[in-house]
Amino acid sequence: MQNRIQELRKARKVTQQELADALRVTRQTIISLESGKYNASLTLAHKAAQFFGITIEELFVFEGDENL
Amino acid sequence: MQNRIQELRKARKVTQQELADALRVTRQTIISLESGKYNASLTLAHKAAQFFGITIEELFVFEGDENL
DNA sequence: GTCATATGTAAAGTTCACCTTACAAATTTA
DNA sequence: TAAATTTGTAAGGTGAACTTTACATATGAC
Repeated sequence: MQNRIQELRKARKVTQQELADALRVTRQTIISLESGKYNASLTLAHKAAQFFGITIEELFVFEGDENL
Repeated sequence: MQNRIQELRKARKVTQQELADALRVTRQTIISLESGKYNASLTLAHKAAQFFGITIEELFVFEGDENL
């Protein structure tokens, strides 16, 4: 699943560390999310969406529908 | 985090097993979600929201904001 | 060219989302 | 009331989300 975290973070000139602090996770978690290494939990997805002022559906790309 | 899964499932007269099949998880997962034993993953949250024809934000209750 | 800041990578550990199996209890239906 | 369906509970297992620590590289300021 893709997400727009890096795109939105850079647009707002926020560092990975600042975002990590705001979402109360480690910088590693931000890096892994941005690089697509794994998916956010629902809780983290919600916090991130709130941080950027958009909905979860707007922040994450559920394209194609990964369910058969 | 609360959710409206049980409420919506019953309103549609869908069994736990039918919902589990539709979301491609086990009935145990549905039971655990409905009983608040744990939170859905983002992927499962999305599938469930799609199943009920609503958004993730409408299906899950992020009240109070579980982040300090 | 050095210092600070920002980003990336790697490894090992913890927690939890989800699974499998099995059985018990409640509810519906005949 | 017996049978079938639905729901609940319990226990142990796997993988992934997230952590901690450490180091390496890139970028920009001075």
